[in-house]
Amino acid sequence: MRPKTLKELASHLDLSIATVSRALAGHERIAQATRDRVAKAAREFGYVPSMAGRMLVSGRSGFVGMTLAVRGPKLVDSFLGEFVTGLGEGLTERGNDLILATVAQGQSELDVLRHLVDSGRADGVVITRIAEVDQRVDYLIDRGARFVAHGRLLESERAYNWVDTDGARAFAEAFDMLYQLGHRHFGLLTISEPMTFRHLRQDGLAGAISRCGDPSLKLDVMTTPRFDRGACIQAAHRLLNAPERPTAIIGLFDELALTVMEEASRIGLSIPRDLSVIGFDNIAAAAYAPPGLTTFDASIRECAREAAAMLVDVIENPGQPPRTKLVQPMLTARASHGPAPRKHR
Amino acid sequence: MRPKTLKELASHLDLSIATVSRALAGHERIAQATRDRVAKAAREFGYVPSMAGRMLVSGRSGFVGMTLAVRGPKLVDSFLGEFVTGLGEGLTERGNDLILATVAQGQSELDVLRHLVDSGRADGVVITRIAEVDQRVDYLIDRGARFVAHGRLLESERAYNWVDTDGARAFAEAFDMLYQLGHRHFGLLTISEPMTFRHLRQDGLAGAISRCGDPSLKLDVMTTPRFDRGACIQAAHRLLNAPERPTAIIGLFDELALTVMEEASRIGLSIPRDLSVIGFDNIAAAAYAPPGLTTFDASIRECAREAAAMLVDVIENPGQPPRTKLVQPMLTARASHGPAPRKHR
DNA sequence: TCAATCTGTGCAAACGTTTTAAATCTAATC
DNA sequence: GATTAGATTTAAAACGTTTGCACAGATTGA
Repeated sequence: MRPKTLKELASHLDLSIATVSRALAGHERIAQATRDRVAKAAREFGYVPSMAGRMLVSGRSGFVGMTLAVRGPKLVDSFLGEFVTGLGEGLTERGNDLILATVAQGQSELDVLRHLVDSGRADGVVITRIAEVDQRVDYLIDRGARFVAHGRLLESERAYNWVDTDGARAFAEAFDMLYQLGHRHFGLLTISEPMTFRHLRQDGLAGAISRCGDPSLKLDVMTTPRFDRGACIQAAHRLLNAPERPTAIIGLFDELALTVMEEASRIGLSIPRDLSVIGFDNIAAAAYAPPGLTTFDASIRECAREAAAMLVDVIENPGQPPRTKLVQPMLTARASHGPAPRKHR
Repeated sequence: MRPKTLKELASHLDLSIATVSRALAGHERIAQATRDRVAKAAREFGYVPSMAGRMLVSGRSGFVGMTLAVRGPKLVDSFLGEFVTGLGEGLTERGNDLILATVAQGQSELDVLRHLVDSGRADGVVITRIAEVDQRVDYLIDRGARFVAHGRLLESERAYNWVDTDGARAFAEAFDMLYQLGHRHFGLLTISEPMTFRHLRQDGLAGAISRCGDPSLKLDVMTTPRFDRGACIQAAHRLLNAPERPTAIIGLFDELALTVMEEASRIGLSIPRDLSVIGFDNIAAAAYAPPGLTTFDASIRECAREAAAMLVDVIENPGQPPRTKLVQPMLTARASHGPAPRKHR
């Protein structure tokens, strides 16, 4: 019979539970010989400490939680996969694991978060897709829960831990690159949902334009509901059919940029000869859609890894001032951008 | 002060712990009035039972586990996201949650599975990407662990629970469709790794061909290492540059089919005029790559939902005969297939 | 009036671990 | 040979929950 509990292991070794526990923990005060003997037996019998017992006394579960809101019939990118992979990488290095708690239809995400934390299943949580004003943040702060946000609030007097991608910088970089290529008339296809990253990226672009100071610069901004494919196409269409068409269009993220590319080729424009297009995220389809979308890699996995590291730090060292981290996206140049068309130079 | 534990809640209500516990569980023997009073207080104070305490006494954690092996620098599709979403959907309906345990570099997946189960963190596990011969299955059976496999072994005298996509049927269907369109010379781009789905799909195709009985039928099979992009391209190239070229090529999965499409257009073939291509999986890029890849939707999310339901069933009703479930993939017709070129008819 | 039944509640054990405080053993010192 | 200091080990409590069993009070039947 294989000892499955500490008690069984102890009686098999003719030691007390306490000694075995301490020996396994590598406690100094236990004789080296005993430690070795215990370690050997534990290995031999494949003893694995019960999570429940340990959890009960330590008050920690070793888990980090994240909610999973089921959306849409089918995921269009690998964001979720990349994110959990990154979290997993960051967590496992520090001996933690990840809980994915699905928010059922008609259930509130806040409730799920609360249960996760209050039941002790998770020592902390990661929240993603932060909106401009996000009740989850206030809620978690009020609750005194340990958490890290992937993304930022638009503005908040309260401090919290966050990791984010530097979209403002990326969009400024996109502008600089396109400006160098002779572009002067820009288009931005953005969304109407109140997500913070929308502001940050647009501000990054606008800031770069105004810093540049060239009076001939022009920026057309078109807005569309995020999940309405028809509206997206229409918005792209309008951007492309303006009396004076931009020579370079930036999509708030790749899906929008890809829509622009599709619409552009539908009306007979050649990319990048007639139009430059740049996206953000570097989803898989960006490489497949001709002629290959130039975009910024959002480094989702790295963000998640950072978030995991930060959260474990928050859990283990509470009471520190909030931590923040800006991850730099990387330009992934493909073939959808090029010099501005001649007549526009 | 908010009662956080049963004891506190009980003393606040002037009841015993036992009564409160039973009242919350909706036990018959507790007076209705008491039950209501307790429920109200619990709701009011936001009491959430501690997972650890419950787990310790019930022996169940309410978690289902899955390992996450970090592979490649970047995910190319949404498989992982779809799969965990499906699992989440299936689990949350039955009051369970998901643990994602990352397999760290140099760590064995078996070890992670063992810890997951033996520590009591997970009541059961789901394993994916089953190889022809997969040590995880034997291991879990020997261990007496409750598990469900997404995918099958090539052959096994031992029974276990599995959910799988019916790739054989899909490939047979692809053949039938292409045969109707006049195609007689087929190509299959497949992988060299010993994964069971490779056999099942290829057998499905070969079976349909032999059932058809047309002696003019021909099938070229080309094999390539799965993760070697260069080799994939080369294999596609060879398939396309054979002395007599197939008029229809089926990719074992979309990435391979997309590679075929890229290579085909590189050497000046027009799809579907000169060549029909069909894939499997329906990854996002399949819709973006011109002219749009005809493929089978692998219904990953549905598989995962089934797997979750099955696993919970296995956990709650042990000792039943093993369950199996074949999910039907759905043809997603786009523009990459069409009538066979004239000269071949 | 007393026993028997029923209804509602409480006591206490059990789950497996960690940890505080105390006990035992060993060796060394006087 | 007694005392002490140091080195190991152990007993017992605590964590929060569920649940078998027992108990008190009320109701019923004889």
